[in-house]
Amino acid sequence: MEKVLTATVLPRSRLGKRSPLGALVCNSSAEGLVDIGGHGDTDGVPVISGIGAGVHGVHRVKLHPGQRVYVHCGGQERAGAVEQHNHVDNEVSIFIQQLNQRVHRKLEDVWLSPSGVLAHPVSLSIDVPKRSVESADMDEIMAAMVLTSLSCSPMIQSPVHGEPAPVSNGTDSTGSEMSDGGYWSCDHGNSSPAPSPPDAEADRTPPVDDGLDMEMDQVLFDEPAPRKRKNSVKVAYRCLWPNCGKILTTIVGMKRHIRTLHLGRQSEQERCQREEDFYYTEIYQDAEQPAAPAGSGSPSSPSHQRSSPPTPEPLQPSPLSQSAPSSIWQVHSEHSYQAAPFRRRSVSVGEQWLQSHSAPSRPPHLASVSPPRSHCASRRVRGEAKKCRKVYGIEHRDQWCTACRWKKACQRFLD
DNA sequence: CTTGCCGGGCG
DNA sequence: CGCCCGGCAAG
Repeated sequence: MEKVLTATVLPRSRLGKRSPLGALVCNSSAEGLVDIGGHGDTDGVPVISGIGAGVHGVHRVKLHPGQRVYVHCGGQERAGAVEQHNHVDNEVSIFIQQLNQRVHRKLEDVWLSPSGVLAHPVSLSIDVPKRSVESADMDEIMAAMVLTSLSCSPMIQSPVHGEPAPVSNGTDSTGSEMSDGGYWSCDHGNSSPAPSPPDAEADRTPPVDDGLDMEMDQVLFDEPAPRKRKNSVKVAYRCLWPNCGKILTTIVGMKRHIRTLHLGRQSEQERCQREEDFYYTEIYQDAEQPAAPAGSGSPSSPSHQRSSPPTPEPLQPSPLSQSAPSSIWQVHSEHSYQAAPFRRRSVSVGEQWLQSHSAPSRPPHLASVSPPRSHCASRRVRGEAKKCRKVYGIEHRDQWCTACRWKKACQRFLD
């Protein structure tokens, strides 16, 4: 197997371990799913959040498009959904589902809760269970919050923060809370919302949907498939060192791999501890995927990775060696070692060593006829004495005794 | 987490 | 057989 080395081209800046994607998603969705804080209002009119808004008659409030309200229509009280609230003349356009028609009412004639004395039609009782509107609204808010947090990456759990910027591109303030339209789904799809939100929604809803769909699929179709990743997915770690791409199953192994193979020769003061962290990434393998089926000679399927490096520019295309096992791996979090493995390292030093060690690439070799021998109890007791590794440090590996270098029982510092 | 080293692969 | 390293287990 040929090892192509591109050791001279080395990336510079180190980025964080995780992709900023989540943060972006969160940012874009944090605004407007539900208007708890009353932000987004353009002229100081308080926004109804549903909390404590159960009184009849609505004054000096702002109604969300999609918000459920009650009006008298045809001699009866009807539940409807706000389509527009023009609070300049305080008129509210309301779509009444029952009548399939739209009505306009003065704000004063709009109720946030049913008056209660009238017998509700069946459909209404379905829509509005026997709870106070407050609690219903609270539930909705909670639901919205859940949605919000769902659409956010796990990274940030920040509360919906106020957004000083004027909302809604240009149109009147009515459009400002449009993003609610998606959420107040209890009311049919009402008239198309203002221009901006659909875009925003298109941006932020897919992740949510995907998540839900996935869960649904799992619930509905998967065999007793455990939902926990732990059960269905194997975790492994992939070395991000240029031309390495080694995949190991344990952090320990990976760290050591990086330390001994890649960081080992760096001058000691310059190498900061824990730097290994930046050179591997966590990946998952579907348990369903048969790992390297025996007999299939081809190490074909290139590791299947989902996320791309956070850095936009095309980082050196150096094909990470395909020493990866022939199973499907998915990168979970991304480090960008590309950033800077060699911040202060003089590039020329130790490169041959790097070369000679990169891309070990072992064939799968599955023969493994031998059963996993029960670990013979004769494992040597851990010695108390300091061993070469401790004494000389990784930096001076060349001073270790051979056994230590070979990871065998130390011969120099016997117990 | 770090460390020591067994088991096993490779040339 | 020399060399190397993944993974395990102890600490």
